[in-house]
Amino acid sequence: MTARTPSRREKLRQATLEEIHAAARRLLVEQGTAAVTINAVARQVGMSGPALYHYYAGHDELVGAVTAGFFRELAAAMEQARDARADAPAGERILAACRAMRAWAVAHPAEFGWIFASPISPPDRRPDSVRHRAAQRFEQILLDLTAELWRTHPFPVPDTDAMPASQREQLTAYSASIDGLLPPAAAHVFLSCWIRLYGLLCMEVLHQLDFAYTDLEPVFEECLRDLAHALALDGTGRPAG
Amino acid sequence: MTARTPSRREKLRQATLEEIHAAARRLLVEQGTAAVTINAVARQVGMSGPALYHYYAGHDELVGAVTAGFFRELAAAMEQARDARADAPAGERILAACRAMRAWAVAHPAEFGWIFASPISPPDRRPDSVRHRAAQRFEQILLDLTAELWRTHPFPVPDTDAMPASQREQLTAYSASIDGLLPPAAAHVFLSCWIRLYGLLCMEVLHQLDFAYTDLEPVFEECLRDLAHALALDGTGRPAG
DNA sequence: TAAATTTACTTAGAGCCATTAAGGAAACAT
DNA sequence: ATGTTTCCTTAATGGCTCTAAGTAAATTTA
Repeated sequence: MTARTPSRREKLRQATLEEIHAAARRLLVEQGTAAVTINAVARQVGMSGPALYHYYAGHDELVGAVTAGFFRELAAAMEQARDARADAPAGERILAACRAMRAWAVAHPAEFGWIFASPISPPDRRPDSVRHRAAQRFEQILLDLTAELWRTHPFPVPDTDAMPASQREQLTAYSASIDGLLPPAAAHVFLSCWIRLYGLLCMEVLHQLDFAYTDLEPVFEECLRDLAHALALDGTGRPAG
Repeated sequence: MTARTPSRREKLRQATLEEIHAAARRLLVEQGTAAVTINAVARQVGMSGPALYHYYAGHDELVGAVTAGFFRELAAAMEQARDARADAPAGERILAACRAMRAWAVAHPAEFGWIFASPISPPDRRPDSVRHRAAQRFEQILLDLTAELWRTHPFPVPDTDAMPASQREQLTAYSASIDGLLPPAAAHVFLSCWIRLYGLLCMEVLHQLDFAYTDLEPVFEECLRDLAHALALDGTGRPAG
């Protein structure tokens, strides 16, 4: 870390950055995605227009930074729920983190929707972008917990030999990309859980289920029960089909 | 139907509307969501700017109409797959329709993504909007097939008495809203399947799974196997937990 | 401490967009 | 043949992104 003296200038700059983020968020929450424009944000913080380019190279970068902030806040909420029961078994902390995830999403629907709905622009796909790194920390939380569970109370896994070769290869590559934290077969279970959990929240927040459900809390709890079963959190350790 | 004489004028208008849709779609596919502007579309069809307001009241309405077209095309693809095996059992037609759904999504990622990503603007939530009606026809396909399956080969359903009251009430309301096509307990099974299917496609198209999977076809087939099990398409008719 | 540089802004402006207004010319109905 | 409807035009307003050019203050350097 090179942060020796947070000089007066840097502190001011940091404060302005926070003000910018707060203004962008306020606009998002109060007036929707389209209202988060460079001009509108600048107006909110009391500077006019192009001044904002001294903080972000353009609209995309501003959006990416704000999104990264949301990811960090969401991750922090999940970490806090996880650490509140630091000595509980991994399975319990997984469920706590999942519930914290939905709680944050429900409490901050505009922000959570923004995370999805904002089409990930090409520059944000670079693995070193601010957005990408914040998203990864978020994704890592459940991955780490699942890996801990795998080490302490291994859950049943499917037979990768029965899978199509393409899938087996993808799982192997993914397992390698997470430094073998989970072997391919266990990674498959983790990804299945992730897809169901994240997919459900995605649909809830994007209002794709309004036609049937107004309150998805019981559906989410059902989903968690399925996950608990897949991860053998109920103690039964039968092998999976 | 009041369409007596499709007068010369009306035919021209219809042709222009199709040209507009094609231009909007081309812009979407080739340059992304943001490129579908009134001005750009008008330029593509050779008229300039405000002329397009004779066809659509504004940008939102144009977007809604184009989206409705996508829904119709998707629904048609699913209906075609369903009717290609008109005499097969309902379960088989369900799987065929689901595969057609993903096939269309994979073949037309920009269009399928547009269906989700475009935040449903308030006017489009009115149950009589063009978009809403097209979306409903799409959603109805699997609902109808599931209802047919329910009548001919009823699948196991959960006990609604074991659910939270809120969920039971929502399911009852939904069951009523579909004219009792499925009773609440069966509606629960249908919705669970819908959530898993649609959620998976949603995540795939929004690139939320790129970090692990590049080809989701095997994952989708896994999902279908789960659905087949939930709908007892494999013949086993055990009651559900 | 004085000069040079960096930083944080400003206004001006080009080029895009959505949308409204006003008007003209062709097609259609009577 | 006349009046109306339809389809399109240009003009104009005001918002947006972003670049350019310039100013004043803070900071660094000599």
